[in-house]
Amino acid sequence: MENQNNIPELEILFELADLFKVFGDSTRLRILYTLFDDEHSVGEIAETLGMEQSTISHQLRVLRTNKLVKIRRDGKQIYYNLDDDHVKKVIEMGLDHVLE
Amino acid sequence: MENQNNIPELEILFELADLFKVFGDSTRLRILYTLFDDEHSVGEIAETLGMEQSTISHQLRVLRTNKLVKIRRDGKQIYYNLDDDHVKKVIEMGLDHVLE
DNA sequence: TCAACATATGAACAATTATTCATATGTTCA
DNA sequence: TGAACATATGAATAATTGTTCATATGTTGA
Repeated sequence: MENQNNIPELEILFELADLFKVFGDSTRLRILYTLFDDEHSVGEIAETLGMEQSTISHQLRVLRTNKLVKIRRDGKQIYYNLDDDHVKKVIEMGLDHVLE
Repeated sequence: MENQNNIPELEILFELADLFKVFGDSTRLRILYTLFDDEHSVGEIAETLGMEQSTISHQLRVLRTNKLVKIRRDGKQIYYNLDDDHVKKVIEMGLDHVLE
C-alpha cells in the first residue's frame, strides 16, 4: 500500500469506507461466513440463518455489487460463492481483533 | 481462527459487525489515516480534515470506545494515537481490495 | 404453454447514525 | 481566582439503511 507520504486520495477512502460498511452488518457477515466452506443457494442460506428469502436476496445483491460474492446458476437455483480469498482475509483479520 | 466446523458464535459475529461498522465511515477512516504516521491533537485533526472540532471529537470517542485509538494528555491538549498495529492491518487489507 | 418453484425487486417503515449548534468540563498561566 | 484555550457532551436534525410485504421475473418440466 501507500507509504505515509502518499496519502490515499479522498476518493479512495470513501470507497474503502463503503467496503467496510458492507462488512459492518451482521446479516451480511453471517451470509459470508456461511459461504466460507462451500457455495449455497439463496434458499439454503435463508433457511440456515432462519431469515426471510427476501432479506437474504437483498443482502446478497449488496455483497455481489461490492464483488464480495459471485454466482453460479444451476437450473432454478442460484449458487453464491465468495468472490476471492480477500474476503476471508478481511474477516479473519477482524476476528483477530475481536477475539484478542 | 476457527475452522469451518467451529463457526463463531452469533454473538461474535455481532461484535465483528460492530467493529467493521466503525471502519465503515469515511470521517473515521480519515482520522485513522491521519494517525498512521504520528499522534495528533483533536484540533490538529479537525484542521487537517477541515471539519468541526465537535465532529472530530464525537468520532474520536467512537474510535476510542472501540479500542482503535488511545490518548495521551499533554496540558490542554489530548493527543490521539492508533491503539495497535491491528488497526493499520485491517485498513491495509481493505485497501488491497479496493485498489486491486 | 402453463403450473410450480427459486430468486429478485420496489415501496414503505422503523431504526440507526453522522453532523451541527450550543454549552459544559477541564487545564494552564498570569 | 479568572480569563483563555482545548476538548467533550447533549439535543436536534437529516440522511442512510435493514427488514418486511407484495409482487415481478425467470426457469423447469409436463
